[in-house]
Parts: sequence; structure tokens; C-alpha cells
Amino acid sequence: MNLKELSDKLGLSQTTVSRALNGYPEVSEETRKRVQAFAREMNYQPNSNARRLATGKSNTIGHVVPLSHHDMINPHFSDFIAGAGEIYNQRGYDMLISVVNAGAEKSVYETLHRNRRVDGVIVHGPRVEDERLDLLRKLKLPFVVHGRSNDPEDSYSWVDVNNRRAFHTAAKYLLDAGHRRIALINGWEYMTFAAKRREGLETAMREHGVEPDPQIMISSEMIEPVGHDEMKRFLELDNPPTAVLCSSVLNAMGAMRAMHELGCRPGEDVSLIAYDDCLSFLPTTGERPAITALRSSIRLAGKHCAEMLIDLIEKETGPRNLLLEAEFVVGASTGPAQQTATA
Amino acid sequence: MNLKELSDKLGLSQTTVSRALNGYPEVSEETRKRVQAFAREMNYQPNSNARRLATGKSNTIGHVVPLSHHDMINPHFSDFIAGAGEIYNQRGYDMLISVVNAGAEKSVYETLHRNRRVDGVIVHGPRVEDERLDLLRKLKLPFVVHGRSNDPEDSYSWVDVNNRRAFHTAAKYLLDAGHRRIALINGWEYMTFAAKRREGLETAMREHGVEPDPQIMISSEMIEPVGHDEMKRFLELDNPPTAVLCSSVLNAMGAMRAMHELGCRPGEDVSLIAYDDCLSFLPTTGERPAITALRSSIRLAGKHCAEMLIDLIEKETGPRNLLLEAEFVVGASTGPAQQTATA
DNA sequence: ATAGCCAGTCAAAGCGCTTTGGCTGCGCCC
DNA sequence: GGGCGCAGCCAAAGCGCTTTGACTGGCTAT
Repeated sequence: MNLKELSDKLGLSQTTVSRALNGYPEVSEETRKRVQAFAREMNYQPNSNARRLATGKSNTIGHVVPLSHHDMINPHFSDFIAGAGEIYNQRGYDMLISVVNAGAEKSVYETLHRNRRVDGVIVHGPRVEDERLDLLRKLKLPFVVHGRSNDPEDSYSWVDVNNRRAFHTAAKYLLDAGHRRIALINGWEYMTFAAKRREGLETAMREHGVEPDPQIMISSEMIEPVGHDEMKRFLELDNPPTAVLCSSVLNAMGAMRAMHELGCRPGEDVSLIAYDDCLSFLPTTGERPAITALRSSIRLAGKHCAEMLIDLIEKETGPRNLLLEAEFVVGASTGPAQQTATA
Repeated sequence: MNLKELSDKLGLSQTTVSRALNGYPEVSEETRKRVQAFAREMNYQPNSNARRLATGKSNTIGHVVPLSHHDMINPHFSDFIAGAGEIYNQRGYDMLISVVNAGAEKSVYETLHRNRRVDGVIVHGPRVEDERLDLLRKLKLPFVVHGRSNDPEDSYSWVDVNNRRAFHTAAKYLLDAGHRRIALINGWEYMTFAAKRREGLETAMREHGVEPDPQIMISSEMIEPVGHDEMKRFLELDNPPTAVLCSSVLNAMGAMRAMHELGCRPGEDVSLIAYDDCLSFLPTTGERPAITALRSSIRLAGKHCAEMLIDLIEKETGPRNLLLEAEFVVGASTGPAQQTATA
């Protein structure tokens, strides 16, 4: 069933039927009602390719996802997608995902744009220095960054969590509890979020007159095995940390595993705080959660990004920003600092 | 730059240029070379919407992902996507993802098809009884199922792991090591993969003259907290299991956490085997892995599905099947059965 | 009463590609 | 030499929608 058949059967022109269905005002209410009813009855749905060709709009949002180190799609990604996808559904957009080798992202953006395949894109995993933003601005392809880069904050649209403050808060909590030797198991620090987290931690430490020790601060993939191996290394030092901050529940679980192996009790021998993206498949619940955490739902961020991008596309507004705050939830994995051998 | 401009500048007709670029034989080699060179130089790329309208092919594969219980996108999904996406890239297909409320999947399939938005779809998470397959057959929309349903095996295309045999193997290993009381922390058993795993376990037990105890076999979400809570419950029974089979590394991690909490040593007090989908962010490595596991890469399954579906679409072959075998890797979490109080 | 206006409708012109169905001119055969 | 076949090219007709510009007939304003 196409528009021509539909309008023939209705005894109307294609123009009128099209307008009736798309809510244009030039059609009498009576006609509109009749058309809508008939279209529903006939189960008519416009051919989206034809519509796209005619309008030049694709009603599609692109997500270009690099296969990073170890060929891994970040598990945070699927939670983000769940949030964004929900909004796309509500607002009638499709989600196009392009899995691409790290480095080839820019040419994919160009192709997506030239082909008019997408009306806008979400930029994932922004770097401190990120060439993608310049490219997208040049292409005039609307975009929203999930996170931030080093570019001036009002020069592009972004949704981010206040990572700096979050880690500052957590660090302060530990410092106030007497901890002086605080380790960090961070994500890659060329990524903005990780850099900001480190900043927050270091600032808090210096405010308390403590100099951070690079030996117990690492920047790596946020996965379980890394958390395990690094924590193990820390604990076997002559001068182990009394507390550790983990950038993700994943590496935190690894860290906990290492602690168990070495008979080190979380919250007693060593305190641990994790940044919890509220990944739905990980432990995060309970009245007194097992892990003291900074919480912020990545899924919600996905929703915000999608919402913002669609507004950008449809209303052609200027850049917008949204800075979310993480919530600090005290659980069972933190406690006062233990006396160390050197104290 | 569109086809008309390009052909004007070349002094050729649109027909010839189109044919030259698409590899049709009616063009002299010399002309083809010239056209290709010029197109590259001009950075010409055909408008995909126009092409789609003209050909009726979308060069897009759809993934309809239900937001299941707890609004969660299964984390296994992102690994699958990574695999499939790689193939799509290679073969020039786009990936369209539709996040949809559980239950609304069927109408989404209909819409995708009627709109000619996709050339085929991957069916995720097949149920034992699955209405989607009938619908897709009726729509004549090519599809590949990741997993199987109860339908006759040669009536549709699928890629699956031999879940039954995998769990049979693992169970046999435990039984041979003297275990008689084996618990199961399974996925939802209305899903085919979980049902088959249970079958494999129960069959092996009965072959060894052991009757499975439903009290220590649960079917639920494959997430960490469930693994934790159920394992805790098992261990607190008067008659706790001496071994447990987990359907995922996620709930296995939860189970391990419960064991640690209760001072129960994996591989000594209680043995644990997990089904490991090789999710790239979880612990799975090392010479002697921490967890004895059945391994099978979900990412690889994604590749196979994508490859198969594209063949189906392009070559219009009949249904195909691919049954993969999981690998059994002995790690540190299994050992001989302990004497139980009742023994 | 005549002009002017507006609501409601329509025919037709795109959108940028693919594909059908010719049209040439050359070489070949009988 | 006339006819045939074929390689190489082209004009034009779609694909199914949106949108422009024009046309009605009934009303109001003057």
C-alpha cells in the first residue's frame, strides 16, 4: 500500500493525504479524520526511503563506536544505548551504529554525513584533545558529546558528569577518615573523564597536605583483570595504600578479588570507593551496599544526550550543556585508616 | 556532488556513470577507469536514500532489542554487536538497533519490514516458544536467530552453541569428581539456551544415578546480585550443594562473592563452574584461570550470525545452521567433592 | 456588485538514484 | 552488399514521497 493507492481509494490527491497524515494545517479536520482512519485501517505506513529522499532528513542518529584496545566494546556502551534508544523510540528516530576500527572514525563521520544517512551523531569517549569535534563542526553535522574535551565548554553541546567534583568528594571523605596513602585505579587518562577524576583526587590530597604517589596511581582499561592485577601489585608493596579509588565497578570487582586472595578485608584493612555507572548487571543495591560508591546512571546520561541532540536537530538551537552530579553513597567498603607500619 | 553533476562534468550520461561505478559490464574498461578516477577525485558518494528508494534494498540489518525485566539491556549484547558490526562494516551494511519495550517487538518487525528499512534481522534471545519466527517467515523478511527455539531445526537459520552438551560435560566432570549435590544458577528457562543447559545437567546427573534437587536449581536474571543472593541461600541450607553451575560469569562472580562472605573456599569447600561468554571485560584469562569454565565467544557468534544473514539476503539460499561447541577449561574453582554431613 | 481573501484541494515538479529499452556504428558473415 | 550481432552509450521512466504554486468556491469588505 503506497500513497498513490491510498489517495486513489480515498478519492483525494496525494498532496492532501500526505498533508493530512503529517499534520499540516491546510486540511480540514473532517478530511484529516477520514484519512487517518482509513490509513490505519489499510495499515499504511510511508516508505521511509522515499520520505528521506524527498525531505533530505534521515530521522536517524548515528553512533560511531571505535573498537578500542583489545577489540572491546566498552560495556558501559550498552547501558548508554538502552537509555538513548528509549528516547529515539519515543521521538521517532532510528539508531544507526557503526562499529569501526579505532582511528577510522573520522572518515566514517564524513561518509555518514555525505550520504545523508544520519541527522546527527553522539560522540562517545571524548579525549582531552579530540579532533572529532572540529571535524563535526566543519561538516555542520549536529552532535552531542557524552563527556567533554578540552575545547571551550560553550563551543559544542555536551552532557557530562562532574567527574572532578565526584572524585574530590570521595577523596575528601577518605582523607577525613585519616587516609593518607590513597591509590587510584583509573581509566585511560587521555580520556577526559579519567583525567578529571585524577585531578579531583590530587586536588583534594594536596588540600590536605598530602602529595599523591604516582606509583600507586594507574591509568588503564577499566576491566576486572586490570583491577585485580594492579590491586595485587599495590598490596604487595612495602608501603601499601590504605585506600583505593576505582574508576569503575568493573575494576573495583577485580580489586576486591585481589583483596580477598590476599586476605585483606575491604573497609577494614583497606578502604575502597568505586565510581558506579549503575550498570544494571552489577551489584549496586541493598540498604548498605557492599561498595562505597559514587553513583551516576550512564543510562540516564544516554537519555539526556538523545534528548539534547534531537532538540538540536529539530530546533536548530545553539550548543547546550548539561553537567550532572554523581551521588556519594557510603557502603561497607570504607572505614577509618589503619595504622601503617610507617606511621 | 550528485550523479548528474558528475556525469555532466564527465560528458557522459547518468546511466553510464552509474553503471561504471557499480561494476556493470556494459561499460568499456577505459570509460570505467576514467569515471572511477574522477569520482574519487570529486569525492563523490551516491546518496544512499536515493539509491535505496530506487533499488528497494536498504543495505541495513536490524537488531530489535527488547528492554527486558529491570529495563536492562543484556551486557552480552554489546559483545555480540561488536562481532556483528565488524562484519557489517566489511560487507557494506549498516546496523540499525531498535530498543523496544518487551512485547512490542513484533509490531516493530512489521514496521521495519513495511518501511523497507532493513533487508534482514537478527533475532536475539529466542524463547522455547517464540512467535517471532512465524511472523518473520510470514513477512518473508530474512532472519538469523542467535540461538534456537522449539521450531524444527531446519525450518529457519540459526547460530547456536551446543548448550546441552556443554552443561552435560561440566556436570559429568563434577560427578566424576565425586559431587552428588550440584546446584544450578541458570538464566530464565523460557529462553532456549537456559532450558538446554538445565537439560544437559539433569541428564548427566541421572546418568550417574543422581536425582536433581529443584530446591537448589534456580532460573533468573544472569546478573551479579542474583548470583550472590542465591548462592548465599544455597550455602545456608542444612544440606548445601558441594558444587554449583552458573550460566554466566556475571552470576558466578556474585556466587563467588557470597562464598567469600561466608568463608567458603572455591574449589575446596565448594566447586564452581561458569559458562563464560568471553565478555571482554571480565576475568577469564591466565594460565590457570580463577574459574573453571565453559567458554564460547559471543562475539564470534555475532560474526557468524552477521555473515550468515548477509549470505541469506544476497544469495537467497535456504535456511542454514551452525552449531558451535563450547570449550571446557579447568581452572581453580573446582576440586574433588568434600565429605558432607550426610555422607 | 465587484474585488479580495481564505480555506481547502490538486497537479506537477522535484529528491538522486537505478534500470529498461532503445539507439548508434562497427565488424562479420553469407 | 545487405543483414546481423554486439559493444557501448543514452534518454527517459520509474522508485514513493514532499512541497510548490495554482486553482476553486464561498465569504467578507467596500
